[in-house]
Amino acid sequence: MSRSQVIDFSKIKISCGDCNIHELCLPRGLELQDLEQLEKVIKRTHPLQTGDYLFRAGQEFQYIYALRSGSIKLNLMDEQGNDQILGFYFPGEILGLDAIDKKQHLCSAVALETSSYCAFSFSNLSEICQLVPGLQNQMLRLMSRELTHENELLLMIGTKNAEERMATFLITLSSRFHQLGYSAKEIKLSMSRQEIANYLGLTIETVSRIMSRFQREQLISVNRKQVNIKNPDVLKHISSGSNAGSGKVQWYKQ
Amino acid sequence: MSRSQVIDFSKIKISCGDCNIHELCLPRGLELQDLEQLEKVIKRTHPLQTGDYLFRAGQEFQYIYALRSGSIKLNLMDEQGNDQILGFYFPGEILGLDAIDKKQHLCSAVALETSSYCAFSFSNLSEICQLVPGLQNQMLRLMSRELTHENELLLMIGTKNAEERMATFLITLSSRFHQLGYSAKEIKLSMSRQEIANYLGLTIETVSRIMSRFQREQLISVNRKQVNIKNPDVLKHISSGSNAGSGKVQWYKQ
DNA sequence: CGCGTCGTTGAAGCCGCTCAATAGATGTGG
DNA sequence: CCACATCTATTGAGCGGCTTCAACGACGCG
Repeated sequence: MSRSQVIDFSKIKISCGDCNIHELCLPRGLELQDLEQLEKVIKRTHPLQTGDYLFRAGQEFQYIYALRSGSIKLNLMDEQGNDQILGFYFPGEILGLDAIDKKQHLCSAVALETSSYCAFSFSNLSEICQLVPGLQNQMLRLMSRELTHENELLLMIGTKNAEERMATFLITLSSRFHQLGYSAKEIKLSMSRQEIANYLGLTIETVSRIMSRFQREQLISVNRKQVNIKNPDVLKHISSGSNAGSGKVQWYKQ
Repeated sequence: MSRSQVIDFSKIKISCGDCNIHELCLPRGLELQDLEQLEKVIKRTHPLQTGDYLFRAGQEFQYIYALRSGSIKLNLMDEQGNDQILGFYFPGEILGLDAIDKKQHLCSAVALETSSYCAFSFSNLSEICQLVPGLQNQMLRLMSRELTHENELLLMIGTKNAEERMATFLITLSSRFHQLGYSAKEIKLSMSRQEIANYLGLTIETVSRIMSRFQREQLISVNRKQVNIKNPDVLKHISSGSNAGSGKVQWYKQ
């Protein structure tokens, strides 16, 4: 029992029941005795610092990760070095599910700020799923939700213009923050303009210009990474594409 | 035992073991006795005709579908009627997995030609997963693969230009056909130009122009929906983006 | 044959990218 | 504490790839 400044994370008692994001996370809906099963396979870890990798593309797949605090970006790179950010992750969300098939991570996950997480051994998890129907269903639901998110991202990038994407991004972020118990109006971005641009399939200049325009039009106020949503209704209107009668792309309506 | 011309599909004995796409499909890797479990929950059906819906957005989620023959497009529509094709599906591939979370289909699946399929009751399937570890793992793998496909699509649309997308589309199609035992060189497209364009985030005119250009450059020969790959190597080269030294977008390389 | 659908091709315009310069923030060392 | 370097973000000017608009051709079907 030393008073060492270094916390020994392997000694910390892990309990999903006490976790404040319990209702958002993997154990959602599990019974108490099932929870204990789950807690047995959690690996203790140090928190990540900004820029640290949760996992890298190419690494062997071993764990599924539940984010407890902070934020993480997931990105995919091809042989030419083209890099695409696939999503930003916040507390309660699960990372690593796409590696199940190839037993190897194809994406990389990088901390955007100091972030803590739980790691679940996948092989153990999949054994427990065999015993706990609720957990199996939760796993399937989580993967299904992941699919839904990507579907919506594809729909956005395929059909919306730059202004609509930017508005959608802000509104979605606001709503996710709200669900986590933070303010829906005052948002602290943990990602850079470059990362926003990449995620939305735009350039950093376009993102910057549109944010400036939104500010001129009193929809938001921006100060570096601090964004205040001043007119969510108009933003939602823009994000839905309803305001464009002119240059709007009329993609393939049947 | 009538000689009725109408086949009664409910009487047909279903056996995954005899199915010719058995090794590509849901039962892949299952033991014989486990297969029997699986076969019990297959719903018998009539084949779909071109334009028929396998399922529609909004419908209650009840079945997971395995395509046996033909091809199907999956698309997602937003409130404004913007429509995005998320993927084209061929024999052995599974549809409907993204509906698990919301217990409701968010996408629609439409037959591009006469297509037959198997329908598995999801609630029964998920019970069997509890008993058959191999099936549970196969389900997870399938969803993971689906995620991987969407990731790659996002990477393509986010980083590649029109020519590269078109080349990637043709090469990918060729490879999938080859895996199914068809010719990798002579491809019969079941989707329209409009559907290709939508899928790739382009317009029909751009798709048409690029296919004409590819034909002029002797990379393919096109006759309506019949496409012959004449120079796969150069196509692969284009699809990887290696040929562009000029106007190539240099997205956010770190 | 007339009609509708689908696909091709041309010309022109626009949205978002590229290039470039500047400002602001952060960090470092003397 | 300030000069300097570095990195991120902003803003402007110009260009280009893809879209838009339009006309035409090819094919299938009644």
